[in-house]
Amino acid sequence: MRYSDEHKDKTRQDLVRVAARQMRAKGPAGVSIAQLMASLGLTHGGFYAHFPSKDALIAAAIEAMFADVARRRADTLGTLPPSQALAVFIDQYLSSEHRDRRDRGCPIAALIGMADQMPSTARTAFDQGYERLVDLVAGLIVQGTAPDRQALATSIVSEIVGGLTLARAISDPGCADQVLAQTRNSVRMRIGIADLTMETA
Amino acid sequence: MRYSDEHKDKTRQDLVRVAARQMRAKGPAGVSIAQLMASLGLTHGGFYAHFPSKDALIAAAIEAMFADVARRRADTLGTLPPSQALAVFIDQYLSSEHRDRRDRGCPIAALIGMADQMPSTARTAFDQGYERLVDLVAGLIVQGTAPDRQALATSIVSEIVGGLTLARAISDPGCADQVLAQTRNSVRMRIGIADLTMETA
DNA sequence: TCCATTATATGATGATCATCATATAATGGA
DNA sequence: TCCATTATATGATGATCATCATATAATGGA
Repeated sequence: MRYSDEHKDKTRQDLVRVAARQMRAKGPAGVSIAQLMASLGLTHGGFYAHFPSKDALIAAAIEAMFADVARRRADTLGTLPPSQALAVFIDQYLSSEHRDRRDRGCPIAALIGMADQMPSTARTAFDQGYERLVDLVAGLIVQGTAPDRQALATSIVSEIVGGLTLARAISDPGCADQVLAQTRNSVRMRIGIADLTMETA
Repeated sequence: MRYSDEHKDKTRQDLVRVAARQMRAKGPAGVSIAQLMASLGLTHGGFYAHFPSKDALIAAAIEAMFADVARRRADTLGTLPPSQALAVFIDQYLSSEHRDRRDRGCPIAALIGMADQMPSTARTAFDQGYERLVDLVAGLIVQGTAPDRQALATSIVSEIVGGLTLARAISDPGCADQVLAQTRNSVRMRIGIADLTMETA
């Protein structure tokens, strides 16, 4: 059956939006076309009126994930002064909410380990998203020279991505919370916003 | 056809060994029974004489991965004094060789992001492997109190796992090398073995 | 009012997968 | 020497998957 003119556009957008969530939760390979269509109340065959292939959907969904988090970060951090924005960002990134909502969170953390199996358009989006994340952090660091800030930002991104993904992988929630808390603490100290100092190096 | 008595044991060991490699490279879901058997020159049906299910193989393979890296680490680091062992370990973990040989490297880095889809026996092995990695690093840190060392080790494990997996995910090899180098540098400084100081916090 | 267009549905195809029943043939104890 | 045991092979089953050809029926311009 045919629907109104705007309907197809909306369907396509829904497809990308829902795929972006499911792919963060289960990886691109874990999302099947038939299940995705069914989760929108549609049947499998109609998919190919919207995308030439699953790879095209994967690419669109991954671009959408990065656009989505960029928008949400701008909303949350846009008006804050740098050092406060950085503190808020770190705390949100390493929160148990972020750990528990992989489907809505950072695409880099969600897709890490599956990047090599992604179509090349999607990999480009991933690369750019990584650069932007490092630049975001570097731009919020107030001390040091520009190369210092870039180096520290690279290292901090490694640490927060590692900490978050480890906290998701560990099966004991208490242990996972500890990893988040200790990583948060460590990063806070490293960017100079800690209230107590535990580091010994 | 039937083979000699020791043959079955050897086949089972080969199965676990090859599966451990393939699962690190492509994830447990990326390894098919038929392809695995074929890579040993066998056919698919014989698999169930060795394991009751694919999940049982996954569990055995993941335990084998951790045993394997523990053995190799003991070989490499066993005789070195702590601070030197730590330096060697960090450099190896964040080397381009480790990045390029996901199939032989750290199971935590290889499986992160897929842990939630693993059978529970395998998750237990993963949890233990993580604890042992943190303990290894903590045990090689020479300065500070015990809780300090544990906290620093947790943070450093987050950073090296994040740095390695990011370096694998990034498609540009030059950029990936930079991530490794900067993460290496940062960790070296944090454990007090840097030759030059760049950190600003 | 009518019909060409088209958004979605139906159903099929060929591939791949885990799993299982059964066949085969070599071993090694009697 | 012979036969029960058994390591592996063959082939089938039912599920799932991406993809495509074709059908259906509602829209919206003429």
